[in-house]
Amino acid sequence: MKVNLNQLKDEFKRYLKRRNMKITQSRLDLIDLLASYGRHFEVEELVNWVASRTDRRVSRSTVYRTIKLLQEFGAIKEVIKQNNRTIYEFVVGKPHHDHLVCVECGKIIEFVNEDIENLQDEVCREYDFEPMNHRLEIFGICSECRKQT
Amino acid sequence: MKVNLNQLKDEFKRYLKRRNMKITQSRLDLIDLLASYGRHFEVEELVNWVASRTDRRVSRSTVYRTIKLLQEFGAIKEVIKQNNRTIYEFVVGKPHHDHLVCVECGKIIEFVNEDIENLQDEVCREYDFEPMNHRLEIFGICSECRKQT
DNA sequence: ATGAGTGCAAAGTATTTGCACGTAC
DNA sequence: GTACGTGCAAATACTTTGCACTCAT
Repeated sequence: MKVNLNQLKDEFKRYLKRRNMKITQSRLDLIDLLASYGRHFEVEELVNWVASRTDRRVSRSTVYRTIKLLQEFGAIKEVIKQNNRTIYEFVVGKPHHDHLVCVECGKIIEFVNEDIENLQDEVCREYDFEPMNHRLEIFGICSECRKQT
Repeated sequence: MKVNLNQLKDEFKRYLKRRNMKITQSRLDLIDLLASYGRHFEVEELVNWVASRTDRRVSRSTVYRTIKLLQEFGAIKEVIKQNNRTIYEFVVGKPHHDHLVCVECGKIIEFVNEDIENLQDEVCREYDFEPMNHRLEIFGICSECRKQT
């Protein structure tokens, strides 16, 4: 699934306008960089990668602030919370999915299951609960790791 | 569902023996206290509660260390990871369940859904992934909070 | 021109760890 | 008696924040 980056950035600009926030180079850079990163990431990783990729310096603070902003905008999500690490994902143009996480090698496998989604909605209706987002993490051991006992 | 505390503590003692660990007063106290606490908890909360409940002092370090141990033993689980908070639950004698978390008031609603569990197992088989545990958190707004708009 | 954004260093949180002492075995 | 457990304070890791300066509007 290919994302139209320009369209995305336009939406982001409109989003910023609506909130009376400024369209800054750092914010646009980060959305570009995230779109091209194409993997799950942690903040530290992103800070370093951004430093290596661009001449422009983007401080750790700005990365944290922009990550929060992009989460509200809906472009990225916290997908895994393991120990004290938080792993994010750029979700634009991807259908909703959940994750299998290998506790041995750290591999992350994405899966889509409509039935699970539907059942969740059903549960929410039952409790008159309005869902905003959810996170399903299945921790276990992947096939490769099981082989090399 | 009533837990047989003595049986649980015996199992825990055997578990410790097997791992060549010592059966200490702090460890037994904590399992007692957790069993009687009966709510979701955070570490800080537990530390304070333990201090108010017993004459015996149990240090924050020991609480952290014992929580980790009891997780391995299987008596408690990290059920919610939100922002930088970790919420635990004493799970002995409770069937597996997942959680709805109100982002407005913090209320936690537990639900059991066998179908979701089965579908998860199916997904794992499909990816030849051996699940050890999982966590499904649905964040949203509860009915009370929606009423008082 | 004005106020929001940024970078930096400092402050917060949550959790872990080194070490001297205590206790289970 | 020996080794593991505990308490304390310090260290670590992650994230947020105050402030002076910069930049978008």
